[in-house]
Order: sequence, then C-alpha cells, then structure tokens
Amino acid sequence: METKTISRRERQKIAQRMEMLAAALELFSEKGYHNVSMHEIAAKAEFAIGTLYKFFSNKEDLYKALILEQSDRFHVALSKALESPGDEIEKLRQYVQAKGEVFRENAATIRLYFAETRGASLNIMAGVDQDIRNRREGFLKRIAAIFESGIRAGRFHQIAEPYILAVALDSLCSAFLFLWLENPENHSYPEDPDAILNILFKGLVQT
Amino acid sequence: METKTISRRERQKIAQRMEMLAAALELFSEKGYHNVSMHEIAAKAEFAIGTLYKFFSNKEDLYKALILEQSDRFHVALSKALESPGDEIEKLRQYVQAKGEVFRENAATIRLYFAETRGASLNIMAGVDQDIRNRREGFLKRIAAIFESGIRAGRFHQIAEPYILAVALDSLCSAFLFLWLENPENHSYPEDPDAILNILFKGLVQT
Amino acid sequence: METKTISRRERQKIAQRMEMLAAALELFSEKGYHNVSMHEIAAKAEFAIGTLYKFFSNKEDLYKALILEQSDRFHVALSKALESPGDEIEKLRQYVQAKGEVFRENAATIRLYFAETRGASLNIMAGVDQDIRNRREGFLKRIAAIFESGIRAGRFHQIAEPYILAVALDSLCSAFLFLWLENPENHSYPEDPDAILNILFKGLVQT
Amino acid sequence: METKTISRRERQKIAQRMEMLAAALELFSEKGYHNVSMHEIAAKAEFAIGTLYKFFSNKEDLYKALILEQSDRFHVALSKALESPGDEIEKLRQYVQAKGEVFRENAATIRLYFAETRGASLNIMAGVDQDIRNRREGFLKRIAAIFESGIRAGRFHQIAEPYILAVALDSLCSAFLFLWLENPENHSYPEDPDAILNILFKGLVQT
DNA sequence: TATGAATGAGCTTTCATTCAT
DNA sequence: AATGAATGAAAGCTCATTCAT
Repeated sequence: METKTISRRERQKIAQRMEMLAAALELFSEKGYHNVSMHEIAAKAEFAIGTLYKFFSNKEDLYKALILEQSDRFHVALSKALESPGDEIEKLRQYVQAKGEVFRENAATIRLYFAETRGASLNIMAGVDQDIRNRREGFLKRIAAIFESGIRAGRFHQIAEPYILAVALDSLCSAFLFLWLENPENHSYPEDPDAILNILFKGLVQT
Repeated sequence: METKTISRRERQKIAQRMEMLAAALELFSEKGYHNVSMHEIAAKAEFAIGTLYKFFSNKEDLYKALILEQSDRFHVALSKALESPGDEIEKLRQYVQAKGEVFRENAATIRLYFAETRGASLNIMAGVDQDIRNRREGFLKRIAAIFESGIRAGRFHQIAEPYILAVALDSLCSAFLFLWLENPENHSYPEDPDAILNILFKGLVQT
Repeated sequence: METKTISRRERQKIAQRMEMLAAALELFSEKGYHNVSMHEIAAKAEFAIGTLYKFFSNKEDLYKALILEQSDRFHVALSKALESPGDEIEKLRQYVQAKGEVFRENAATIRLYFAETRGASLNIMAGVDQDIRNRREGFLKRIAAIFESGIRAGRFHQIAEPYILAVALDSLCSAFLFLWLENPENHSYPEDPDAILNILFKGLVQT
Repeated sequence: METKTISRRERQKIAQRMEMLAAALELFSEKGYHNVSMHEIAAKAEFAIGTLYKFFSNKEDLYKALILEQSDRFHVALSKALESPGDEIEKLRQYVQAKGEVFRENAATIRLYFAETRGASLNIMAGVDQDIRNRREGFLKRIAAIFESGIRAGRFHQIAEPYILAVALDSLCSAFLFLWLENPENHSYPEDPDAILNILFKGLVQT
C-alpha cells in the first residue's frame, strides 16, 4: 500500500513534468528559447512558477531535459530501423523511412533544436549538444558499418569511405526534410524514402 | 587636400566599422546573439557604447549588417564559380571548390549564421533570413539549371529532378563542411572537391 | 478564513500601491516628471524596482494613475459642492470653498499637475491631460448653468455670457490658490471663500 | 577699422545667437523641453553642436536665455502700457490690451513657459523662474498701485485690497488668453480687452 | 574659431530566480 | 508541497557634454 501511494504520486509527478515539457516545447518552437519566459511556460502549463522550478532547477535545465527527452524518442525509433531484418539496402531504407517519420511527427522539436543549437555548441547548450552529437556520431558509425558490410558483400561500389557515405546519406535526409519543413506540400521525401536513396544509389554520370 | 582629408576620415570610419563588426562576429559566434551585450561588443572593439550606436542603430541592425556583409562575399565568390567557363561538370566542380574556400575562410560567420537563424525565421531575424534564403534559392535554381543542361546534353542521367539534384549537391557540401568545421584535421573535403562530387557522380549500387 | 486571507492580501496590495503613489507624488512634485527615475521612486517607496513594475506597467502609467486618482477625489468633492442645496450664490460659494479645501489638501499633486501638463498636451501626457481637460470643461459648463439660472432668476446682472463668468470664477479661484501655494501665510482665500466671490459679485466701477 | 571688424563679428554673433534661440523656441514649444535634444536644436539652427555649446554652456542655460529673452520683450511692452497717459481705467485697459497682443504674438513661448515651469519652481528652472516671478510681482505691484490710486481718486470701490485686485485682473487676462490659446476662433478677448475689464468693473450682483 | 566624433553616465524595462506563506 | 509576490542584476539605448582637429 505504501508503494502504491508513492507510485501514484510518482505517476502524478511524471504527468506534471510532461505537461510542463509540452508547454515549453510548444512555446520554444514557436518563439525561440530566448523569447519565452519561465512565467509564460508556467502559465501555459497551468502551474505556479515555483512549481516549475521544483521540477527544473533553471531555464537551461528545462531546455536540456526537453531536447534530451525528444532525442530519446528519436534514438529508439532510429535504432529499431537500423536493426531491422534484411540486407544492407533494406536497413538503409528503413533508416531513411524512420528518420522521415520521426521528423514529420516532431517538426516542432526539430525546429527548436536547429534554431537554438547548431553551432552554438560552444555556449550554454554545450552539454546537451555534446550528448546529441555523440548520439549522431553513434548512428553515423552504425550506418557506416552497414555500408562497409555492403561493400564487403559486393553489394556497393566503394565510391567513398563508409563513414563518408554515412554522412552523405544522413545529410541528404536532413536536407530534404528541411525542405519539407519549409514547404510541406511540394516535396516527396518523407512519404517516399526511395527518392533519396536513389540519388545516392544510382550512378549519376554516364559511363 | 580637402578630398584627402575626407577620404582619410572615411577610411577611418570604414576601419572602425570593420573593427566593430569583427568584435561582434567574434563574440556572437562564440556565445550566440542573445548572450552578447552591446556593452561587451563595444568593450571588445575598444569603443564607447555610444560610438557603437553611431554606427549601428541597434543590436539587430548590427547583426544584420554582419550577416549581410558576409553573405555578399559568399554571393560574389559563388556566382563567379557558377559562371566559370567549361562544361557542366567543370561548373559544378568550381562551385563545390568555391563553397569550400568561402566556408573555410569564414568559419566564424557561418557558425553564427547557423546558430541564430535556422528556424528562427519566426523571430527577430526574419528580415535577414529571408534575404539569405532568397539568395540560397537563387543559387539552387542556377545549379538546377546546370544539371538540367547537363541532362539535356546527355552528360547526366536523369536520376532525379534537377532542383532535387541541386539541393543534394549543396547539402552534401554543407554537411562535409560542417564536419570539417567540427574537426578540421580529419576531413578531406575543402581541399579536394572531387571527394564530394564523386559521391553524387559515381553510381553507388552495382549494376 | 479564505476570504479573510484574500482580503488581507488585497488590503496589503492597496497599501503598497498607495505607498508607491505617495513616493512618486513626492518626488515628481519636488523634481518634475522627467527628473525622477523609476529606481528613485522604488527606493523611496522601499520596494524593488521589479515590484514597482508589477503595479504600474511603465513610468507613464504610474504618472497617469497618480493624476487620475487625485483627479477623482477633486471630481467628487467639487461635484458634491455644486449639488449642494440653496440658491445660485450658495452653490457657487460651496464650489469656491470646496476647491479651496481640495487644493489645500493636495498641494503636491496640483504642483505636479501644473508642472507637467499645462501645454504639454502635445507630448506624452496627452491621454490624461485630455481626461482632466474634459472634467474641467464639465465643471465649467455646470458652473455656467448656475450663472445662467441666476441670471434668469434675476439674481445676477448679465455682465457676460455664463460660460465666460464660469471661467472667470474658476480662474480667480486658481489664481488665488496659487498665490497661497507660493506663500501660504499671506493670503486669505482658502479660508475665506467670500474674499473671491466678492470680487466678481460687487460692482467695482462707481455707478 | 579694428572696432568695425569687432562690431561686425559681434553683430554676426548676435545674429547666430538669435538663430539658435529661434530654433530652440520652435522645437521646445512644439515638443517640450525634455523631448528636444541639443543635437536637434543645433541641426535646426544649422550649426555644429560644438558651436551651440560655445554660445550656451548647457541645455538649461539655453532654456533660461530663451525664457529671459522673451520675458524682456513682454516686460517692455507691458511697462509701456502701464505708463500710458490717461486715468487709471485707461492704464488698465492699455495693460489688458498689451498683454493680449504680447500673448498672441508669442503663443509658442508662452506655451513653453507654462509647459515647463509652472510649479517646477523647485527644480531645474528655479533660477529663471524666480526671475520671471519677480517680474510678475513687479507688474502686480504697479497694477496694484493703479488700483490704489483709482480708489483714492474715488474712481473705484474698494471691493478688495489693491494687490488682490491686481492679481484678479492679471489672472483673468491669463485665463481668457489660455482659452484663446486652446481654441483661437471661439474667443473674443485678445481682440476686445473691454470684455475682460467689464467682468471686474461691472457689479455682478443686483443691488 | 568652428566642428562633430566620441564619450559614458544614467535611463527604462525585463525576467530568471528565491523564499515566506 | 505548492504558491506567486518580491527581488535586483543586467539589458538595450539616449543624449548632454567634451575636446582633438
């Protein structure tokens, strides 16, 4: 019974925390980190400012938690894609598809992350940013391994080092996703992952 | 003598302006727009705060001037590359090379631009940002035209629409340049433009 | 108990607001609107600057509140006087007396209002000023109506239009009150309203 | 020849000074003392800011000079009126008329003076203000003397002390002049001085 | 002598954070 | 435990004044 009471309280706490993060995400992604005040977030989440500070010791902490929480969801989705059964091509297709879905479902977070973090790795956000970079590095290495395996299996020409190919694939995804972010109607990618893969897969220059 | 006096003054003004912009660039790219105060910039440039405001009517104005000034230099360099003589492949090579050089020479500005602008088009920087986006759009269309011409000339397979190819090429450049930005020793790109072109040019998948 | 707590808080809020307004009034009337800083007011009222801004959203707002609050008190007192029972002469006597009392009790505010507002209707204070002017206009019309009624009743000679008489009476009051404001000992008016009325009432020129 | 050179220079200086004061008057009366910068005045007068400071050691000094200069002109005009030939009634009529003219011709100055000075006698303008007050006091005494003489001559009833009558007359003039200042079309006074004198002269209450 | 570039004290205002209730 | 009133450091910006030219 003790544990149940505690767990109910904890469940409530988690729910409150989520509401706060949701409010913060909405505001941050709409107006940018520096143009949102802690009072605004508290008001939107319908908590007192003091309560907000009970959960997050300062604004930066709240921001980091937000980014990390979202990053976790991405991590899970992308990891699952890379572990999908099938040959190298299938794995990459799954990855490209998963990235598209994750992106589409979390446009707000991504907008926020790119608005506030890119290049700002040297300042406030250093901590989060490093974490995110490390994760990206991890994915790049796993994708590189897939390319390497594909090359060894004779499935891919070795047109570049595997890590380079991984960066190329990932950045092509991001580029087209940003295109879609700016103008959701005009672009095919997130719906059709092969559109991207083809660019990398088909030889462009006549032979 | 009159003209000389005036020109000396004007030269001094330009020099002062440059010092201010340099100080601002250094601080902005190190700490981010919102974490740098006008006093800080003035102090770093060794001018009084009032003098800074004589040159730039407010903080946003200073930021815009900084970005636009750099953007002009990029524009000139990249335009020249796209107008170079030679076939489509040569033009693209020149572009990739020019982008690499410009990037390497202006790492700080680029860091700043990506730190503050991406997605922040909703806030303060809307004006500059639109300008920069328009320029990028212009380049993408010119690159797309080169791809189209190359396809018509039978030099390229039509593996995707020209505009898509343009986005792909440009974002591959950016991706590898950011890689280099983070870790200048380990990457070949800015020195060897063909490393990038090959990814797009050579067929990856076995045929 | 709930209500009592709330009412205690509200009472405290009102008390704080009054302290702030009192501090502001003292400083403004001593040094003039533009020569008093918000920090000064906060310090004099013994609040933090942020607390001051919780109550008044900016300096102008504080000033307007100050003037309007006082203006209300004048309005009430003078209106009551004009509605007093008795004939026209009695009503006017009541008005002159009430104006004297109100003036004497609020010398600081009046000093402030005349220091900052007169003719400055072109600047910041346009809003309040118009309000005050409208109120004055209202009183002048009510006084004019009394004169008119007195003339119709044969109690007054029609030596000028009623509105002109109203202006004359009101400005005589003000003139003597300013005299008293500058040198409180030497003048009889606020204590003896008939001193003023007589000037208007008794024929000056021999007939 | 020496003297002539000097006098030419001095004439020029006086002319420059007048241009500066004229520019300052226009700006001050339009926007109020605190809303006009020294740069604005210098620009309007078409002098360098440094030159302005050669003539007036600071902003307050410029303001005082402006008010005093205008005050001199009033002084001369009003003094002349009080010294006009004729009996007491004629002298007063001349005064009322002169005040009206002076007022009409110098509306800008008067607006300025009343906007910035009234009641602010305790702050910046203390010096000027005292000077102006002293002059007003002087006029009031001279007018009082006229009333006294008129009373002794049996021309006036002694309905109040002469000084009080002087204040009454002067403030009636001012009141109606302000009425005209706010709404130049609707009022007769500055054109018809008897309109005011009558209020004081004719008995109002039936006898 | 006239200039106007340069100065920096000081203003209004915001907002992350604390802590008594 | 939750609240939100109170805090005050620090920001952007203005403008009276100075002084080297």
